[in-house]
Amino acid sequence: MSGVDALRDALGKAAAAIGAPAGTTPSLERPRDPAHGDWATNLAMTLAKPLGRKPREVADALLAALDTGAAGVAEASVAGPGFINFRLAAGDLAAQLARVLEAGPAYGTGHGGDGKVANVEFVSANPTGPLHVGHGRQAALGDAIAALLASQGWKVTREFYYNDAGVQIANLACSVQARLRERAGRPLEIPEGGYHGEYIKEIAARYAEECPGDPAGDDLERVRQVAVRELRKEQDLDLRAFGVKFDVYYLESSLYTDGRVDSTVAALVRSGHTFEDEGALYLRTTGFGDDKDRVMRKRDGTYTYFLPDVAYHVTKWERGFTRAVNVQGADHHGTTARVRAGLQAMGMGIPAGYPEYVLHQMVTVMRGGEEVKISKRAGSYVTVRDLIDEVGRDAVRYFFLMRKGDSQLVFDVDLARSQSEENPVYYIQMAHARLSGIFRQGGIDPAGITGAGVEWARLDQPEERELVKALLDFPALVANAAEALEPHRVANWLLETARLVHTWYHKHHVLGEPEPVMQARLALAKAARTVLANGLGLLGISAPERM
RNA sequence: GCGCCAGUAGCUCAGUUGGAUAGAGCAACAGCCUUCUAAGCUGUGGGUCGGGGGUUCGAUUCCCUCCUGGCGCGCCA
Repeated sequence: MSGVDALRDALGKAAAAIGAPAGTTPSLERPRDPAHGDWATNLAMTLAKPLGRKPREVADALLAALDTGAAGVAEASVAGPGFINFRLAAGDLAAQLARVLEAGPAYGTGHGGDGKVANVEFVSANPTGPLHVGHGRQAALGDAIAALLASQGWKVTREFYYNDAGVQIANLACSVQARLRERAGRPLEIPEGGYHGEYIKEIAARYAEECPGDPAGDDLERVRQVAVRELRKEQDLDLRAFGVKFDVYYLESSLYTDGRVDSTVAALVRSGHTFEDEGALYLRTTGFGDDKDRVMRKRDGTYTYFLPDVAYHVTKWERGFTRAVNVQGADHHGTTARVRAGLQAMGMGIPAGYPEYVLHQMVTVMRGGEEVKISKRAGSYVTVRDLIDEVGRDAVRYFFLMRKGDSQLVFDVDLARSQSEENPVYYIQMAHARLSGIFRQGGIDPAGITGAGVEWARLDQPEERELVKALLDFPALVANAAEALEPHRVANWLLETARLVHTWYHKHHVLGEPEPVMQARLALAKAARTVLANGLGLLGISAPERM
């Protein structure tokens, strides 16, 4: 047992000794203000009521009963309304860095997932155009959430769902056909709801090249196939440029061809939760928390998108995913209730909260103090590719992850591309590069720094204590971020820790110090470098050796 | 009208799941380059946590209500 666990254990015994109810588990937290010590507990305040005594009185009693030796506490005091603050001996605190050095890349991983399988679905763009910035936010979020879950022991599948059936694809095919006819010398007539971007012309050119026998695109089905194929290829290139890899691409069209749509309808009808009205088939989703009943099959006999959505999520359950996380724009939030309702109506024993949704607010792109709304190729929106080309993959990832999904995101292109301390991703990577520079400069192989024989008590400077504590917080932070599905917590932690690194680096030297000090600081430098790299890795951002 | 999200320093945002005197970065101001990257560091000022009620030892956090902004409310996806 080490550090916090020993302290918690000793506190529990002290609580029992003064008559606390059985099962009392002391909570320990890091005080905001370092002057308050390394750890603090509100145990006395929570025990005040059951014991019928004043909080500070309880705190004094707890301290008297506490085996400070077993708890590894150098100093303890009662403060404020009844907090008990603890300070650990510098050596005891820093010695825990050995865990970082031992674990290396695995530092920060946990076991909450216990090998269970999870599915994270994100991006899921229709193959009707290049990816836009909203998809970019989803890509960054989804990939980081998948990494967070994986770090906690989940077996994660990253999945992309292509809506390659339905009205929008028909509009795409017609739009390309219109451009082909234009090429053939006829007047341009882009259909209602069609696509106007430059990329439609490129696809038309491609088709004309590939199918010289059909210059006007009269074979609409073939036009559709080529268009979908080209756009999927293009989106894949965008994702590759962003460094996102999917394990599964699931095609909506396959739900029709393998009969899953029909079998889902049949199952829902059999469940008794459907009814017909004016020729349309409804599912009574209001019975499962939705605010109105939903059409499954339209009067014209085709299905609404709602039905394949349900059929698709049934496959997730049947494929064994005990957990499914969907990352989507908040403009789709209306779908969450009905998809869940549809799954409940299936009566398959799927949990009511399945799937989980992570919804994110809109992204606006700013350049030179003005909002950027269009790209040349896509016409009506800014593409992910535009951003990646302009500011680089790492900056795009970080900027999409530094705000929680619930907040609207302003992407400041000027800031993202600046190579200065104002740019948070640069600042963090710089911290990693500087630590790497120490080893490079000293001709020291970091692999040789194992923590063995280090005199940890040498790390007694205030800046060192703060940095050590931040590094020790990392595993709990990652676990919490994974639990909450909130990667921005990692992004913020990285920025704060980078600041501590810069402060320490500036104030204290490593190379050229007396041997025991240098060894201890090298161990700290390596530990900090490791944890920064691990954190950046979770967000899909590189940790450069030099800038 | 209904639902979801947001409202915290001049600006952009955190706030460890209810804790102590509410934080960071920009911006402003004042400093710091013989030593591992000045692509950096140190310090100062700055607040009705949208308003008002409630819950309790204690609320930025939970509940109610109102105000403002965004997004939804389709036999589109």
